[in-house]
Amino acid sequence: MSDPRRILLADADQFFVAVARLVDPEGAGKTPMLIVGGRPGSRGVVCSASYETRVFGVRSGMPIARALKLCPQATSIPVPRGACSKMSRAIRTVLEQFTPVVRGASIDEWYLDLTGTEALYHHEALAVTAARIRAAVLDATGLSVSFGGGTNRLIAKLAVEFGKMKPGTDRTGVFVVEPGQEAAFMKERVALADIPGIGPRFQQALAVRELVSVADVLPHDVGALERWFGSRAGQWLWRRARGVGDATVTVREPAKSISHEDTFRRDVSNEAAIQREVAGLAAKTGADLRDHRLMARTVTVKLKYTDFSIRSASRTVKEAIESDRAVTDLAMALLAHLRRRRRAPIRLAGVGVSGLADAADRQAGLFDESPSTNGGASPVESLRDRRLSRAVDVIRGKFGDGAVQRGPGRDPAV
DNA sequence: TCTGGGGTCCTAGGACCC
DNA sequence: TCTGGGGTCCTAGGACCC
Repeated sequence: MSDPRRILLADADQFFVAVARLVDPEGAGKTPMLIVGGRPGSRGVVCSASYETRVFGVRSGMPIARALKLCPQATSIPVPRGACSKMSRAIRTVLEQFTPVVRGASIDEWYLDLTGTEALYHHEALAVTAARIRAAVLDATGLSVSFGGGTNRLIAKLAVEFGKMKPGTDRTGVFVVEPGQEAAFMKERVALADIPGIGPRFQQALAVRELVSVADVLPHDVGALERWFGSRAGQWLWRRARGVGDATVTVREPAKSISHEDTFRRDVSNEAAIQREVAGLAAKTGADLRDHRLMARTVTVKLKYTDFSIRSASRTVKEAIESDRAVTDLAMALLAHLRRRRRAPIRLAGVGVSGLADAADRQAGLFDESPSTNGGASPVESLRDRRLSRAVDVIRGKFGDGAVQRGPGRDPAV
């Protein structure tokens, strides 16, 4: 049996609120009742809300309109995106000074593997190391980060909730579950809904069997859980309830998809308006693709209707593409297909690309410049298309995004 | 004053190939 | 003439996370 792993989860406290206050100390910094999320006038939700507003029942994920109804004296501001990315990178840089094995789980969460650093940190307890990392991040960035620790990622993730400092508690910002205590921790302190991967739908299915806490699941053998929830989910639940989780922390894997979507201020039924929107999203997605030096084989268009139902259509081509022309043409064809299937007002449109490959891997001769067969009339990208997109990128880089516009069915105005 | 945007992963069926 | 599976790729839909 090898030594237990030493996994930490670092979670930035009230990240969006904290960053907003940091970048605007006179405004957001002096507003106790602060809600961050959404654009003014848009149909947005709360990304992060200050403790003072939570007293009124404001929660992240809640429509901003509802949050302001619950707490009318609150101020709502959009997410300071640029500052958040910058602060996220700054926190990561500090974390990497303590271990090279840091994996970003989201903009405000990182897993750290400190296995093998025992001698380096004088065999001190994991909680002590975590407290030192916490102090270093606070000192370098001005942001408070809480730590959960344990022998795997599941335990570290669940532990952090017990570390977070809240008004009226004596918490320190660090909570570590000692090796061997995983099962007891799960049984005594964890609700099934807290386990990552158990969302609203799974909770419903669990509730039908009167399973709410981890302790409710423990008496049932794996066979019963498999019968109730399917073989995969049953086995998964049996293991999770006992605190068994993945203990590997790997550095970030390359992105698998890139997408953009937009919710309209009001539902839209005008076909030309929908086409303009999808063309714009396709261009944005194409620009991101090239920005990351990637190419894509699959394009997906997604529409969300007034009733929140979602329809999507995707198309995979033989040779990876990167130009606005190719991405946009495929997206417009997919949109036409979706609108033929269901012509009703939509509240959201989205365009995404997947099947990503490194553009640097393109080798002379590997890609045929002549039109090839992707099922007949499909658009295949030419060298000219790629050059044009890159030229447009350069102009936009110099003069801003509005410098070059492309309308549906028209040639790019360059 | 209803319900974002950027992702990941899983499932299931059909096509196609060996 | 009848009867196979397994593996992979693609598409559509859906659950879930922050």
